[in-house]
Amino acid sequence: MAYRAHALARLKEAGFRITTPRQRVIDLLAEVLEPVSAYEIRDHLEQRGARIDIVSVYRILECLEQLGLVHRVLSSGKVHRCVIEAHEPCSLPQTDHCHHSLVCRRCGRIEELHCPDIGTLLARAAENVGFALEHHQLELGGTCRRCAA
Amino acid sequence: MAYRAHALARLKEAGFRITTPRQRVIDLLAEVLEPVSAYEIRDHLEQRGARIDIVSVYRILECLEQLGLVHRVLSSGKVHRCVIEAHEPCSLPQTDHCHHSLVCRRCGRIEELHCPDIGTLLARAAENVGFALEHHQLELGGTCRRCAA
DNA sequence: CTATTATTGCAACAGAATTACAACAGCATA
DNA sequence: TATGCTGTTGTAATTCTGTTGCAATAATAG
Repeated sequence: MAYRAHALARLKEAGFRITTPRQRVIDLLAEVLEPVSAYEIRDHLEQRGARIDIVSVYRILECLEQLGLVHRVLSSGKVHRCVIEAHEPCSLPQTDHCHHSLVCRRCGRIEELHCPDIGTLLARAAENVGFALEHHQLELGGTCRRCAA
Repeated sequence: MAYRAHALARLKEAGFRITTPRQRVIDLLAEVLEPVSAYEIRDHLEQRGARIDIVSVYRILECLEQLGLVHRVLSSGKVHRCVIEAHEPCSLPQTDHCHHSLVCRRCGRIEELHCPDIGTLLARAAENVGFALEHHQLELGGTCRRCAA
């Protein structure tokens, strides 16, 4: 769990204060690892007895995002929910930050597509235009095997 | 504009009724071609003197989505807006349905990445798991050339 | 330990999307 | 062409997400 230390250091060097709510959000993100919405973060924390206002969650996430400690993940299907993913230090494998969702437009089911080649292809394409790629999200729409039958 | 006829036929064969609001939405989508939100659809139609309730727009879009006549596009950056894209008959070029956005996490700017290889790579990967790919959306996060300097 | 000020929490608000229900209109039938 | 069934629409109200203004609080420097 180097994430906590990394995040706190980033905060400090950027002139932000190390507050209790911020530490709680950081710890939760580092523990959960999967994308969570602002409201899910608040609920998780309150279940543990740590009250936090939803407004603070939004502001903390915004701050963490600016510092590159967190990034927004597009929620598949239901579009109007904002989800977040912890952004580990660059030493960690890149694949952790990538999501490839297969969304069937008929039954609505979502599966994950495993395709490591995509990462390298995208990294190269992005590099060509001077873009330093850190993560990517991919949503594939179509018809799944079951519904096609 | 084969889309209108195609859409109406799909509706009919699925047992849906051909109503005035549905035709208006279909015509608008076929004309605009780019992703539009439910509220934008309503506003566009009302500007032309055709009053339609926002609730109906949502229901019509849901219906069209089920039939594969429309699909949702993830809005980059601001996540809580729902956008739609017309789904042309399969004869049209696949590239129309694909979006590759480069989102800089520092300055927030969004550019389009042109990379035709991705489509074929994805189609093959999806095919391997029995998924018939119809469209895809890709969001690339990282640091753009300007902010990296 | 104290003072400064960033940060939090509260309250109110704005916008997106959904639900319940009565009125309406498409379509099959006569 | 008229008529009745029922799928659809529109209205109103509600839920959920996200934002803004402001007073109270707490983190950090000195």
